Amino acid sequence: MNDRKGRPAGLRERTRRAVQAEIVTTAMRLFLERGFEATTMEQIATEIGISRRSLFRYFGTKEDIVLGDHAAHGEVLRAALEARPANEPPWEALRAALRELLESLPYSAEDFLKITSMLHASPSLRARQLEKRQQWTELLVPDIARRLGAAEDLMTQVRAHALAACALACSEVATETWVRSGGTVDMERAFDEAVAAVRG
Amino acid sequence: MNDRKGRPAGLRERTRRAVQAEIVTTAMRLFLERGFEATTMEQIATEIGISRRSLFRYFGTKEDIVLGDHAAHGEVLRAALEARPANEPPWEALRAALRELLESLPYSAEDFLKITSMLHASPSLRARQLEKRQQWTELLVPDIARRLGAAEDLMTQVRAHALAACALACSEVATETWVRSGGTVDMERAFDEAVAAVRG
DNA sequence: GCCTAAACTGTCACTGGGTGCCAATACGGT
DNA sequence: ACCGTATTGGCACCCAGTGACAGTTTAGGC
Repeated sequence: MNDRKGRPAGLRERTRRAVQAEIVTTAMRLFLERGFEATTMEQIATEIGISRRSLFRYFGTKEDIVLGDHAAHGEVLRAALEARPANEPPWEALRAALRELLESLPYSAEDFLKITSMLHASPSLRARQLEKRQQWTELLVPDIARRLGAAEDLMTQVRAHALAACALACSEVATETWVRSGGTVDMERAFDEAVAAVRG
Repeated sequence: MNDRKGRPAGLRERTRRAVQAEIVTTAMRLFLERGFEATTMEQIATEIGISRRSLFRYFGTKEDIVLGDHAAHGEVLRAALEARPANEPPWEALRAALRELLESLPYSAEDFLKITSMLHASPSLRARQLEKRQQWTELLVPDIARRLGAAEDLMTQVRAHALAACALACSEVATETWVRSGGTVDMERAFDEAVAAVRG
């Protein structure tokens, strides 16, 4: 067990990261060029110069090459939410956290548009994405429950779940609108509009 | 074109329905016995006495055997929503429509529990289900937009989308809670609690 | 009742994602 | 330099899904 914390942590780990990054870069290029379904794992592997088998060792599924970061993004969102003042009401905190997540994304508006379009074009990809997003909900529940009050009641859990799920739903609606408009509408404004409509 | 409405409408159609029903029954039994992933299309086909290829002609994907009714249920929901008084506010109408959908389902509480558990156990199945549910949102948007007022503004679309998505999210939270409790908690009460939390 | 077009069926061959296994090799720490 | 351990590639395999073809059944006009 190598416990030297923080350090490069070995060449092995570093090369692994490097290969992982190259896979994502290359695969994304191919996906955007030819489409997700039309690109085979074989082609990606050949392009990089590794075997198909090894490629599957880096990414268990084809979808994970695209959605691999999603889990990490969920963590960012959770951290951002927890960093918010404890007495801030749920909707405010969620809005702020979502904003932070959006700002943390390394994509340009152009890339983001292309990727999202691809997500909508491939059913399997879209399905997996929705599944990952569902998992985000679970991540946020503990913090929201804390904001809702003391009792660890079952109904508090329900309330927290609902708030998390609806915030993500509103975020998705805003993103979707932004994408469909080709990036012209103000995403944040769309989000606020969505929330306002839901809250009545 | 045979337009004798309501009638048996030909032997062909009748046998097709019968086979379809038998597939669902048999497949569901196997799924619940051995699990979704562990059951192959080959096994289902053999059990019924048809070829694998024909099975795929009835259901394009394995998931469709389980989720085939989902599209139809979306239609039921849309119809129920449109049948509500035009001046009824969105949340009320959505609640009533969801209630009608639930009552229209032919499953016993016991079956419903088993099926939902299976949905959670298989990632691919869950992913597809979320995708279908997403499509429900689109179905509901036109009616909700009409309830929201005259303007066919882009922001009205956003509001309608948000309302539909959040209502379905709350419904899911309520169902999920009900399932996790083993069917003991009152689903409708959970739904109301979820909505109340979201609306603040 | 018969005949023809359309629909349905099974068989076969094929693609592509994903996995288990094994032998060869490259690496890290001592 | 050496030894244990990851990592790799290659192979064989499973399973979902699709296209093509030929044989069979059905609907519906005559």
